[in-house]
Amino acid sequence: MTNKLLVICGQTGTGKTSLAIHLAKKFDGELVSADSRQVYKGLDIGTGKDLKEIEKSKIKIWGYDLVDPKKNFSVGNYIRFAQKATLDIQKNGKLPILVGGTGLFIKAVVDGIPTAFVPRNLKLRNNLEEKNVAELFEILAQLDPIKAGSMNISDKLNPRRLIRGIEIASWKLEGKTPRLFKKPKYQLLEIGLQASLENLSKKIEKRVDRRIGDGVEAEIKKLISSGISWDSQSMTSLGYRQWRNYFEGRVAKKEVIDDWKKEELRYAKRQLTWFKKDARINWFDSQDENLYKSVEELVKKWYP
RNA sequence: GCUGGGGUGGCGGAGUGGACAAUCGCAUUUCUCUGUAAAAGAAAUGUCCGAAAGGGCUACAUAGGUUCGAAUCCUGUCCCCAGCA
Repeated sequence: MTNKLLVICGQTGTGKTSLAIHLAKKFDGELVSADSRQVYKGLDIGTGKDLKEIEKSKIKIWGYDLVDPKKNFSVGNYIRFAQKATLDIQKNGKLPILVGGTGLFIKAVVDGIPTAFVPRNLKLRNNLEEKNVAELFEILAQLDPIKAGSMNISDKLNPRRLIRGIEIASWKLEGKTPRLFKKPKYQLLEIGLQASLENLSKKIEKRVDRRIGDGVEAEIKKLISSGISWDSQSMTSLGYRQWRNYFEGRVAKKEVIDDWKKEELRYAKRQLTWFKKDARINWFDSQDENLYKSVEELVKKWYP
């Protein structure tokens, strides 16, 4: 049984899934989606699930439709899912291909997150909700001075991070025995896809238009009428939250679309900021004519 | 034409004699990241020198004026909006 894991990451709209499918065929692999939004059932068009392409290819993809869109989903949930999925694939003698644009999810699988087993504490979070960042920091500094001291300026002012920090610190103080953290042991090959800003913005524009043509509006209408709140985590997704003002009669559809395209491009930039820090990634230009061939060669050397 | 209100940075919009290169929001850029990550957060953003601290220069329609000092007061000009004709 192999312990190899092929990772395909990079910016949105660079054709990661298509490349992954291609490689899956060549190397007898299965895909594991590393996408924080495609885990939701019913969020199909807007999150860009490539259902048709996948069906046609007969390649199996794991990681779509894991939860109800009313539920929250976290990296912790993802780790559990992804570890099992990759293991199952490997046991079947196939190559797992982790493909997606959610940097934290990929990191979680590839490097692990030691504190990921600490569950969220809703009561605590509710109590802390009203506090300002200075107060939150003070609390954290009392509970775990080392953690507090190690935070950078940005994170010290980030309520979400501070609250999570407090959550972990108080969990430890409760004297529960932490699960032993085992760093994942994969033999990795990471492929990154990127595109020029100009190219990316064209692609994003086209893709958003296509999704609108495919009926995102109806998809969202259905989700809302089935009782999913605009405030739920799933609906904070790009291409979903933008519609709220439209459905509630505050803006025109054109504004929604423009906003969506703009946000999508900004997201792509943020993704690059994240992925560029991982030195293991072998970068390719998504426009490169010989992209598939070059990637194939690289994979072949690593997975003969 | 008359009367009243107004013209501020890429945009919206504060400021109404000194603490103003100008609150704030948006936008843009760069960045942070160990259970919300398509999330959340930070910094920079007139211009020039500087790594920074800091300093120079030019700016609040436009031209003058008053004043030690003007985005702020006065006058002319141009433009916009509302009411009346």
